[in-house]
Amino acid sequence: MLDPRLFRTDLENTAAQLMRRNFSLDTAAIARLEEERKGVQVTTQELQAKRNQSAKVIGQAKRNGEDVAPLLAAVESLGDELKAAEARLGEIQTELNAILLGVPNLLHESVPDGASEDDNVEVRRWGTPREFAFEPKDHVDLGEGLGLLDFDTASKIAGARFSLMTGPLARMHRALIQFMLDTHTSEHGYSEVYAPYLVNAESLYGTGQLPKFAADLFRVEHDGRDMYLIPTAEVPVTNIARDTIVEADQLPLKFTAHTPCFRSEAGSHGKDTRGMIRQHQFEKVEMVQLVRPEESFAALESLTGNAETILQRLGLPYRVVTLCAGDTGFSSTKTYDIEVWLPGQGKYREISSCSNFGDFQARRLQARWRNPETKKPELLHTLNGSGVAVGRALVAVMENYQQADGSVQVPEALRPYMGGIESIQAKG
RNA sequence: GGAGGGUUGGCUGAGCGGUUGAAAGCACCGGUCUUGAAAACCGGCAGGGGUUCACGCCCCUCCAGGGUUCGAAUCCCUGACCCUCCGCCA
Repeated sequence: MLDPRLFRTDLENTAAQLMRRNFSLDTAAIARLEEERKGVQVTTQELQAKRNQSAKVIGQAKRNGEDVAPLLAAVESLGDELKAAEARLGEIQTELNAILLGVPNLLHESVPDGASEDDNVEVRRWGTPREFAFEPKDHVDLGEGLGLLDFDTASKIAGARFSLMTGPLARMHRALIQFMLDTHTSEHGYSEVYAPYLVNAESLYGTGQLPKFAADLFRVEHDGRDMYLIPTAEVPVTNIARDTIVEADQLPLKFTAHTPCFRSEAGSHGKDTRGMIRQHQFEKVEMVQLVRPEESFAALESLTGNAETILQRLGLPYRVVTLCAGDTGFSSTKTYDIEVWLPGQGKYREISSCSNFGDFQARRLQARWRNPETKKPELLHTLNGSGVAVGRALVAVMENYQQADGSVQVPEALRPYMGGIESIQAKG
């Protein structure tokens, strides 16, 4: 959520900045509501002050044993007037708040202009895509050829957009998770978190998935209340800081968590219908940082670097792109996507997304820190990034490490997690 | 699932329906003292909002939402969460 003060003091400039995202702010409506809010709020507060005064006087009189009947008569109509004013003020505030909740974050000045992913700007590349002496297969052919990946059975069990892995392939999937968690905790200074996979609506408002993106979520009813399967670990982990004030010496807070992620939107676009690139359920290792405001852009660089380390250790070629204005997520001020090379598709595909949210999430979350200079609680800055998407990492390993006979070599970094085996061979 | 108890400021914890936005303690900040530190003593210290050039003044907030009342942290209703005991359970 943006600072509501922007609506009061810097409306036109805010609207202009939002146009970079192609988001048009109804400044006329907001100005009108703000104007009315001001008047009604002043009236309301005057009535409240009057009520407090009268109550005090009456209390005093009563204690002195005086007759309070005339005093009571004098305030008779006050209650109704006040109630009406409070009700109207509430309506206006609800309306303004609804608008505010739908407004995306302001972009950092370094974010390039552009409308779609075609306008994203490449920042750097790492590694060189391998030359194949044979026609490289994609992960579906490889996995099914090995007899370890089975989409038909998955769809029997659950439906489209789910996958079933068995044997050493399932183990490699698990190995990737362990490898990533170990790297982030022992080398990058993150503390490991195990968090709920079902969350309440408040948490989703906090990180910005609600109210705007309800359709992307799996909703579960429990005891007559709605709960949601997390679409990313960002939700439970960032919400650790909701409604808290962190002492300055505790910062930065760096968390990493492995969780499954559930997304109902996957599949509705007809994209990536083949394979496990886009699934309703997938695993992710996530990094979350809560930092002092002045440090958040430096933190974005290091967090992105932490994700890159994973790909480097796995020997997977990738590139980093800065998302353009039109492609940057709702809550983000700036996002880097890391795209891994997939020989089966002959292109780079997103495997991690690292964002700085500034104070946008923190304001919704009321996640604050005590600034020693001002002695006041101030909003934190929040960041997160995938470190990295596990299913896609598995796809990348399979495709990049495939052999002519359809087997898959195990990257060095994963061997300790796989009982030392060097390759995954066809079953039987 | 059953029966009780609870939710107050950064933390602990008082709080008769009427100067209680809230005692006290801790923590924190400043000062006195000290060569320095500790201790002791003195003082300060919730958050959000409105208005003001500013000093200030005012409003809201004691889990949330309703209600009673001239007046609610305090009474009533509903809900959430936490704790204890019993039952069940991986």
